[in-house]
Amino acid sequence: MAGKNRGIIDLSSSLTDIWRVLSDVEREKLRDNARILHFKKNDLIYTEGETPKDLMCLFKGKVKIYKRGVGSRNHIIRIICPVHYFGYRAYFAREPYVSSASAFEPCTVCLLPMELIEQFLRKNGNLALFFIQMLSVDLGVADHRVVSLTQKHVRGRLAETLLLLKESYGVEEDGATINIYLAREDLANFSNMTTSNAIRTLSNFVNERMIAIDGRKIKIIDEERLIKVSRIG
Amino acid sequence: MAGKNRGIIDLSSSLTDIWRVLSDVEREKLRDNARILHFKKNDLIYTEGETPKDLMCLFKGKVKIYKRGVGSRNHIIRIICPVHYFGYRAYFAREPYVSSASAFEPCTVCLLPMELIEQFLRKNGNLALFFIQMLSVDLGVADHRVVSLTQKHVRGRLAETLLLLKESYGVEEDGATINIYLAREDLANFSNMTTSNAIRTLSNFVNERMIAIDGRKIKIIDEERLIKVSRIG
DNA sequence: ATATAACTATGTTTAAAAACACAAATATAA
DNA sequence: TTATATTTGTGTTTTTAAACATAGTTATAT
Repeated sequence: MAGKNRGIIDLSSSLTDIWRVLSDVEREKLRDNARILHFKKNDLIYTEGETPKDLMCLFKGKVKIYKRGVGSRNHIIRIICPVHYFGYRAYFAREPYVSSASAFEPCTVCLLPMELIEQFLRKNGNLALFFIQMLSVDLGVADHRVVSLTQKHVRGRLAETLLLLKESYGVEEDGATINIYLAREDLANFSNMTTSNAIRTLSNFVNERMIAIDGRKIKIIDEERLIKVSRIG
Repeated sequence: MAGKNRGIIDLSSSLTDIWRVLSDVEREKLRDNARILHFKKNDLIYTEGETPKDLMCLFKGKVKIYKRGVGSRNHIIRIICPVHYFGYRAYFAREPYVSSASAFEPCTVCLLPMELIEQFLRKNGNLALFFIQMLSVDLGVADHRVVSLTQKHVRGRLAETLLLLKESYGVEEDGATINIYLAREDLANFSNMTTSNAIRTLSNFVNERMIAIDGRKIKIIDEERLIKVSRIG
């Protein structure tokens, strides 16, 4: 499931967001308690029902956070890319995990004990604000997604997802190809539709010259129109 | 839009959650800066695009938080009842409001300047944890709702909403009538369906003897079955 | 290298929910 | 009170997307 490692990675440069608000003592303590894990493609990082123990920071790779829904139909809540934190919400809510996380690609994850983090942020207002801000942004995104995913039609939902992926992962050197390669099924689970509909709608977008596809590579050709399709729903 | 008032209400007994984690100095300062506002039924408390300035605590009445969606179709994100806090997420995310709040019933709201709250929680770990925990719980709820509202069918969605309302607002002396009276339209906007479908499905539930309705009063008769309907979607 | 599994693609059918239309009941305001 | 607006209720039609079916393609593993 995962390999182990320590000390090779420079935490101060990888955990920048947290590192810069910590005192020297806190940094020392954190360094002593940090673990680095490696996950292979499709490895499960945590799953629904487990007890959250660590704050996770993704150093390398891509991670999907998803929930099992009706009839074991999965819904992807969000996708994490480096360097971002995940896995802490359930701990703070004093709940078991209600979602699962798995590696899209080979991943390097840094685990920091939540007990330690909580202990720090009780004394460290900047660290507290850091989490408050992350949670606040994520809650805003979640509220937005509910409306998009429930009210927009298939075309609007898929268009929004493509734009969101472009925004989150950026584009390759050509300035147009989205920097993440998802299976059609993942695209569907992220956009609240069946795989067939994702495939079909993607084909339509190609025919309408809004995008071009080459396997799992998606190139956005006419962003204006895609934005319009996303907006009108 | 709203009346003003001060000092008549005992903040210490109304703001309990926050009050108990504050120092005497903080309490004093907060008391000096707290404002009490009264809202009439259907009054707007804040709206999308405005700049968040205050933490709001609902002392009396009921408030709905909602977003304008596709084709000005509203989606109710959550409903607030006393004594709960709202209006702080956008401030922490450094965004304008992306939702609106309005009074379902005549409301009494206590406004506390967010600047002051932020200043406090930077020093006060317990206060910070209080917000972190609220945000974490709300984010969990939001993630759950996305899946329910997108994957469950109309019957399952409405059943879930009824159960949720019962859980949040409790029941009247008869032990079965839900303690909040919503228009069918609000019920629909909270359950992601059209008003017609809310009305129709409600009628079906009545015919199936799961609930009884008397105007806007909803009495849950067979909770077991309602739970089952909610679960199977 | 070949077999097997997983993914992509597309056409057809079926089911769900929205849209529409209208009537009745209730609430609100002049 | 009466007039007007809003809300509730129900039937019908249309649209949307899911479900199903099947084939071609690409990965993966042995």
